[in-house]
Amino acid sequence: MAITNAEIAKMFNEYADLLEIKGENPFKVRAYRNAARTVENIGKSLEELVKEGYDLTKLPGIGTDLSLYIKEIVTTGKFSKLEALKEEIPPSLVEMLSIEGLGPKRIRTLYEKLHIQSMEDLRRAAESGEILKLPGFGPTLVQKILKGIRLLKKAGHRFKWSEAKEYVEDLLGYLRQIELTYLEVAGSYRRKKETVGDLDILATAKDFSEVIRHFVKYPKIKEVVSAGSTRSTVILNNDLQVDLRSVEDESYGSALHYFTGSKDHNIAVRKLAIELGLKVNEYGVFRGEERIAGKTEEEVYKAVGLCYIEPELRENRGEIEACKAGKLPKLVELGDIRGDLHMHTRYSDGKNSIEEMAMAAKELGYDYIAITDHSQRLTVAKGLDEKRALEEIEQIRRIDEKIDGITILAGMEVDILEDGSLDMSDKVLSQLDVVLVAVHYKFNLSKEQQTKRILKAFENPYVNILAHPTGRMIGMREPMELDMERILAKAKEYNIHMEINAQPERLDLTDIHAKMAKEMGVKMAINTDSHNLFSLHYMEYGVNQARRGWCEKIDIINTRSLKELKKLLQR
DNA sequence: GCCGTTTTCGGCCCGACTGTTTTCAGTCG
Repeated sequence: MAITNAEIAKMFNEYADLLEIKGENPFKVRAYRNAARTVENIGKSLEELVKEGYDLTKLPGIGTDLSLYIKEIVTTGKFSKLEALKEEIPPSLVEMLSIEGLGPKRIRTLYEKLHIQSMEDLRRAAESGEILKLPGFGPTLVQKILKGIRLLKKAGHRFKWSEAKEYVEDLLGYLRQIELTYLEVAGSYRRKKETVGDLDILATAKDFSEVIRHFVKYPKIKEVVSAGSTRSTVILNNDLQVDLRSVEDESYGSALHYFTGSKDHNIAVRKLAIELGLKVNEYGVFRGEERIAGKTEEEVYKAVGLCYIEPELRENRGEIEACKAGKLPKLVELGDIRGDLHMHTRYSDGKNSIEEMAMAAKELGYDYIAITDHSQRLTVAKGLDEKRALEEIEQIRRIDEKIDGITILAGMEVDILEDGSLDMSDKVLSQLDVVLVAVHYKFNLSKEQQTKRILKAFENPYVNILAHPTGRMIGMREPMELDMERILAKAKEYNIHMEINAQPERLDLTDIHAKMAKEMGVKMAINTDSHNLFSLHYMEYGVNQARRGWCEKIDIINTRSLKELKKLLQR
């Protein structure tokens, strides 16, 4: 049974949680969390690496012990130290960490003094007043715990970046009603992460207490959690948490850097600072008492010997080393995109006509689009059989002739059948300008079978792009199990491109896989997979993901002129 | 538990806010 990196990371994180409740050395706890982070980000399957005999201690944060544990997990599927610790500390306590106000220390106290082991125990002890008798537990905290228990089922919800954007725009509009010097959303939103857990907003103003007073009166607030002199936290009606913070103007850059994160990136930057005898915090870069930088982010980076690093890269995935080596990518931008190579029309499950899609794309300033309706197996989507496919190709050619200012390419999104064969004859494929292939059913094949299925599809000489490669849907469907490295290697060999699907719940390839593709020399296409003309603007989300994956203009085929694109579509 | 041309031992990022205290621990980001 194959074990994924995500599963290994989860074990390390759970182990760290239990260690923390146990009261272990906090640095040991951190070591496990760092290792979990490395495991999540590595891209390559640890199982494969172990099989190849790769020296795991070469990975950051993995030393002799953790490399042995990884080997154990990969070969046995179990982490014996975790199993043992679960015997000692009830794993149900971990769940309580997600209650606001309860951390490892208090949970430990509750367990040791009152033998509380379950949510139900906790609720009973809170209601009976038993908890009140414990030192350090007052009435406010008890109320907070009770509320936390009620909210728990909603906890952990993350908002898609596209959703968060709508709330951000409304809230920023409201905040701008009063005079501000600076206003910017930091956090994972600024890093363009595919989902965001909360919003971190940074603002400066002459009178910040007035900003806080205004902020907590925002009409869409459900609850004001805290309101101090420099920061305030509220929960919106939709359960999105928003933190508003402020600093003096001369600290704006360091505060923006600090609140943008990621945490791992910040820690790495602080370590650099320490090596230089400096201290970095949200107020600036300090040598002793003296502030030597802080007004802008550029200043902060410069003070620690780095160049400016784009927010999308700040995940401690090598950006600091790349910067030192002068090898930071110049990230692709929305304005670089010259066409969209994946969209549907009424021929299959789209809502608009070929002509309507083309006109809308022309409005966006594109040079070309590809119409890529579904093939017949996807009956729910009115997939095309050979006859209708030929009919649509003819239509596309006719409309392309008629419309000036944009080229309409004839394409198709062809299903990859279970055995890896394609759901359309070569006769039709040979007439298309661009052929996308995709998996739409049987997502749960074994890793080996699924990988072979896709590699088999690559054998067909007409295939150009693998659409939404893993099939994942954020919060709804897990990615298929795939040997991405083998797929990318084959794609490179055959001149097949990977899609970065821009649908906000797909964003597939992920950032990590996009970076891996780039490193392996595989090119990508950022496509909206639009089913109506309004979703053509999803391109922004795809570009965000590509930027997080370190992609430059050159890595993305639909930044090319039509002529160059056509060359890249030759097998 | 990890890491290292200042170190194989002794470090490991840093500060705000809250609630419970009477000077601070715990939590959070």
